[in-house]
Amino acid sequence: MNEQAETYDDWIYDQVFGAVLEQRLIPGAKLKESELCEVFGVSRTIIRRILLRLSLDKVVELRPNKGAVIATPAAEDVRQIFAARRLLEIGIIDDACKHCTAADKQVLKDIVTRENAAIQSGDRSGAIRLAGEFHVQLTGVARNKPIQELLRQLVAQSSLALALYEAPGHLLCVDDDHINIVNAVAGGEAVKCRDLMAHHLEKAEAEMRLDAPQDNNDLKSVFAKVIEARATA
Amino acid sequence: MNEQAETYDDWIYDQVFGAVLEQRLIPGAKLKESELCEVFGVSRTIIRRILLRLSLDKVVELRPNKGAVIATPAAEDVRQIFAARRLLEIGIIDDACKHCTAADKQVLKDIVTRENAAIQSGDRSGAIRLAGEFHVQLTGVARNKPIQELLRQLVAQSSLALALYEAPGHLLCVDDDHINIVNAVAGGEAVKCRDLMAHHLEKAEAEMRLDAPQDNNDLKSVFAKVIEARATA
DNA sequence: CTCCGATAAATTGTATCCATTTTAACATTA
DNA sequence: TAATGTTAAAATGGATACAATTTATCGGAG
Repeated sequence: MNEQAETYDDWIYDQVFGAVLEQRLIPGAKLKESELCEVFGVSRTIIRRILLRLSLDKVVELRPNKGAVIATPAAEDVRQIFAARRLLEIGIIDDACKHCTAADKQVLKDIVTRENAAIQSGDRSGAIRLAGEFHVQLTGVARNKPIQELLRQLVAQSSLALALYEAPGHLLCVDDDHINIVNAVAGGEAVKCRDLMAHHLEKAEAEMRLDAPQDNNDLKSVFAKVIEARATA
Repeated sequence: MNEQAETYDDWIYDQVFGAVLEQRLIPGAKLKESELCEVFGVSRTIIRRILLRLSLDKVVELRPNKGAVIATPAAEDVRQIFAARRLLEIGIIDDACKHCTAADKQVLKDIVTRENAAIQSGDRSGAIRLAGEFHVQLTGVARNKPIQELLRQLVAQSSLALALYEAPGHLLCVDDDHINIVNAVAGGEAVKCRDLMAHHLEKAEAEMRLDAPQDNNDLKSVFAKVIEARATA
């Protein structure tokens, strides 16, 4: 995403955050402090600081006295995440069209190119990450840091949502949405661009099953229906 | 804002955050760790965690090795803050109209009542705080946590912006904007409400002087013009 | 007397230590 | 052998100790 030289602290943060984006860390995964200490060769002080930052991103959940796990957004959370994304990503398009430079266009096109390459080479992690990077970078064109920062978080949360609720049998397939959006933004076609984005986001949310309780680990909800049925019998 | 019983950790956070909202802590104010430790009777571990949270809210700035200060948003930051607020606060109005309950309406009306009381009793801190609380609470009616959380941060940043850039001689005066907005939301008049909100936010931003470099502490910009004049003479 | 540098105090950054809580292992018993 | 209570191991939460950096103080040179 923003891979310039920062402090080591930030670098570790990026590694964990990136692993979430690539779904190498999936919801429920335990983040044991001592293990992270070993992996990155720092003390728990540093790791705990990073876990706190990730928890404020709603990407990890800090359970008091029970350690940190990758967050498991509920279906309602996911609806709100996507509602927020629609609000932001459609809302910034006017400004994006206004501010889009040739350099911006090139960066976006490069991302789309790499994204399609990843899809065709079967690199699911790379494809997911680049798709997310596209949305964040596009939002950046509007030159509004608070909005871009929130979108950065929402994209990561979307990655978790996808891991939890993605409809089975969904395949990676190249479509032209992203490239069409780039061209519309660079061409200043705000109306068309908003329309493209709206449909694109709707499509993404529609690929998920937010009705069925996907809580695999919550025994209560897993067995709620049978218990209910037995009680009424 | 959300003053229910939480952990002591969160309570301290709320105290500092609240002091910013009330402009009892103004931009540039130093937050010495040891002092905060004494005030709240905890170790630096706790205080540093809180300072990190506040820095992610962009309410304090963490200067490496040089301590924490209340943030000083630049003029461009303030423009982005208000652009973001327009996007969010106008954007959520449809949903707010849809979800607004009688209880919501009552809470909002109470805030406005208290706000006007504060204004008339000359309680500037209280008035600023309640004005902010109004916007956050109104956003909450739309039932979108990520959006509300960002607005919470933006409102605090606006408080800092106001402290820095408010046009001199500006007085607290009761106006009907907030109560009109409540009525429009509760009445489901989305179009009217968006209009009211748009004007309200424009008015707020217009009360600030974002052109003049208000950087009192940045000697370079304070003396930039005279130096320039001398150089060309 | 002012300016400059050296030294001391204070402040921040990180690692480590201890207390508390949770989790796992084990043994006892019905 | 399954269940349960006990004990040991491990992990988290918080405070403290130590190192590195900054800031303040003081003394001398010009």
